Amino acid sequence: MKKKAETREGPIQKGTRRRREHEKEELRQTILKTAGELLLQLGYERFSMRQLAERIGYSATTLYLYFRDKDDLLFTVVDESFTCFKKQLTSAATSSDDSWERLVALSHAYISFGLQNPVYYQLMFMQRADFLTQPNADEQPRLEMFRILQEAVQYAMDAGVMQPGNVEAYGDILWVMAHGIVAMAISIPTFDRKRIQRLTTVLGGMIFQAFSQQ
Amino acid sequence: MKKKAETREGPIQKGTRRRREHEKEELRQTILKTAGELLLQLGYERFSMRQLAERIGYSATTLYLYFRDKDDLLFTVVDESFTCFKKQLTSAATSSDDSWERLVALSHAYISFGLQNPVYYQLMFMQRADFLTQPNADEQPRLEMFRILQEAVQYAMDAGVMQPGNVEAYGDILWVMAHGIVAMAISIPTFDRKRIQRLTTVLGGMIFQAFSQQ
Amino acid sequence: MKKKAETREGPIQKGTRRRREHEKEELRQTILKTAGELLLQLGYERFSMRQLAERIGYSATTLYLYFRDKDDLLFTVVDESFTCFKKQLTSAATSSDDSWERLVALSHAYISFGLQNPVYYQLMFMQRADFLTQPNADEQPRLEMFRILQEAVQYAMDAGVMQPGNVEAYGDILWVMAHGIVAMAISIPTFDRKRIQRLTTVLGGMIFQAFSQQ
Amino acid sequence: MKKKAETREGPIQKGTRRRREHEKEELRQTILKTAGELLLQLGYERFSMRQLAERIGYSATTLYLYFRDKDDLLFTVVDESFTCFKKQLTSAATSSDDSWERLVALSHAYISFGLQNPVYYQLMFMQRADFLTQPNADEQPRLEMFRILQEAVQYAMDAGVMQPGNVEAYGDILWVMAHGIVAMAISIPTFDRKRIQRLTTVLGGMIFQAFSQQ
DNA sequence: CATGAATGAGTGTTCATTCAT
DNA sequence: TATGAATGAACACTCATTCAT
Repeated sequence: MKKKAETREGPIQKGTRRRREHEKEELRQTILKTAGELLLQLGYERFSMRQLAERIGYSATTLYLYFRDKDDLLFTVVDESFTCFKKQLTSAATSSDDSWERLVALSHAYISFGLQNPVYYQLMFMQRADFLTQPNADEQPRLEMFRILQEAVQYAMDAGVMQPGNVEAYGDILWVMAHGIVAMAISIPTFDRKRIQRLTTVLGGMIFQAFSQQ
Repeated sequence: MKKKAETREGPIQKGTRRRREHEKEELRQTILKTAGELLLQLGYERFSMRQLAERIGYSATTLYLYFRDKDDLLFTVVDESFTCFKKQLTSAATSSDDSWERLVALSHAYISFGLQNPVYYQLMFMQRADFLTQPNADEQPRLEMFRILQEAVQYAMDAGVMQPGNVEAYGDILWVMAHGIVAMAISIPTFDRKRIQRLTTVLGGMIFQAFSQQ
Repeated sequence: MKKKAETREGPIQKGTRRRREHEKEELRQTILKTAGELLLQLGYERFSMRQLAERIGYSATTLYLYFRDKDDLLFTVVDESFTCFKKQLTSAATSSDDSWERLVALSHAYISFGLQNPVYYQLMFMQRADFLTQPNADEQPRLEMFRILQEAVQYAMDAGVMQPGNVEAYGDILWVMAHGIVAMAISIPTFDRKRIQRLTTVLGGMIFQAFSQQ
Repeated sequence: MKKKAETREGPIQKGTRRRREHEKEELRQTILKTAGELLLQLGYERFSMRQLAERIGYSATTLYLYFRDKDDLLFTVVDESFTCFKKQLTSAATSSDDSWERLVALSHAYISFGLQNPVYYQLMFMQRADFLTQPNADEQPRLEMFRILQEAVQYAMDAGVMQPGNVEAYGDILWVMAHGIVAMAISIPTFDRKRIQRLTTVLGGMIFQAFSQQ
């Protein structure tokens, strides 16, 4: 019924294969996207393969054609989050030539990502922090991306805006602060936006003074 | 002190009862302790009542003689942790009359507790942060204890060591930093003691400067 | 402390024993009464020994000093219900010298009991109908009590109000109808009082005609 | 009739699929049938999914591939019973043009069903009477089917065989009697076939007289 | 008389995963 | 490629009951 008249096989097969790969990739993306939605709705602890399968309208078995197991799928989700996170940080890190503004933008980008994607942030840095040390698709340990912070610090030191010193430690400080803010916003119910706003305002001034101290 | 042999019957029955209560309390503590171990080994998500029961060598049913349900048990674990945590913070908060040293001691106590009890700290502030808003045995919201930080800040301001300003914001800053450090130490494998040491050293200096700024 | 000065032991012991037996009987009655309440609240299926024990403020073990097991307790509850039921039927059966009125009173008493004590009625005749064939405290099969019906029928026949015939069958008919009404009132949600009222009115007339047929 | 060999591939796949569906339906029926047996043996209250699974030789999980949960399974049992019951009643209601015979046939069918399927009857009208108000597959409240009774009554009235009157009340009377007989046959051990036979014979005469009274 | 401690058996249900097709 | 069928293992929790004291 569906057999079209085909004479030359070569190119058509190629096309077919390409189409198939395309479709395959498409479904893979659908799975990932839906997994993300489900994670948002149910949270990490309630997220289940069966529900995911049901939601995309495929059998549960099919998921295992695209991902080795649940962890593999989650890892990929986390990986995409990291890609997105890194992109936002990179973008912020190049948003200004002024080194201080760059640091501010970076911090802001970090915290914004966390506040806007608490579920993913939790997955990335809290619930599945074990993924952090596994190399991602590019065979790069994911933590490598935090060199961005250090580079911004270095840039500020080079510009004389920040007093020279231990670059790594300064990077860590920024990181710790940003993580602390996000983590508390996620966990502590009373830590609302207003409180964070107040905190960051004061903190920004402090850091500015501390960093620019000559 | 306890006046033995008041009447003929008294001591024996009393002793027996006391011993029983002691044994009961002992088993209760064993459960809690073992729960801590199991949480450490399996992580919060895999922790189960059955495994806990098996590990202490009692039937699963027995656990329910000591705790209403799983949440009750976990709540108790968290509650005890909070009691301990509060004690350590309070102790640190009164360790010195010098307001700066007091702040340092407080921060140090906070971070130390987190580093030494990562499992409990996680439970308290990350995995079961929902317990935070439930009143504890003293009917006090648990977050109340962080007034200690604010009081230390206020003390420093009163002493003129810290420039006057928003007490709550400053308290939050200390809290966020401490939490950030602990949370990262827990989650990020590469965040080892040496790195934390380096970080806190630099951070301490920074804060000192920032706070004492006139 | 509590030892009163007692010289003559005999009579006092007797008194003590009697008092003890009295207390024992009292607790037994408390258990039964509370069991009844609990049954009313939870229904037969959810009724549990533990909850009963907790409600009367005694340990679960204590229940087993008064009743062999759960079935024994329930049997006793049912037995009391039967006693009560029988009393009401007997009372109705002797309420009038007019044989027709007697039958009406009997039917009414039966149905009233069922509608007012649905939980017990269910237990007696539906959920634990297996108790029916076990002899009660008087070693009488419980079903014996339904001779009351037959006697009323016989009485009506003797009086010439009812045409002579199979006494047992007529008794059964009354019984079946009463049971049918109660059972449906209990089970069928739409079978409300109004509907029963309408039904019994028509039915009463029919039976009267059928019975008094010359 | 079903046109074999439409194309080369079709029949094989179709056949396979059909066979599978057949097997699936078969297992489903096995589950339902075995559930009935188990209900018979253990009674409704002791009936458990696990035992059912074991009895059919499948894992407990498998049951949940065929039924959402325990209630869904039981509901299906009840639903099928209702379908069967309704069919038998409908069949009886159309078995004769004579209105009296029709009523007799209906009553007989009702009682026969109850006596032959006590387990299902109990489930339908006693233990899970809560299902009665839930719409079945046809979205019809199940109690709707008892219009059959009323229609037969109406038919008899129209034919002048029965004196005109409250159709609903007369329908209810028939229903209550039939239910009373079945319920007692189920619950009361001494209520055997012979006794029911005797009862119905007398009752039939009575009703005939009562109904046909002019 | 009464109890505190304890338990084995059981419940319904969900999960990630696999195997044959 | 996709799936339908199936499963073992686990979960939290409740029950009636017993034993030593």
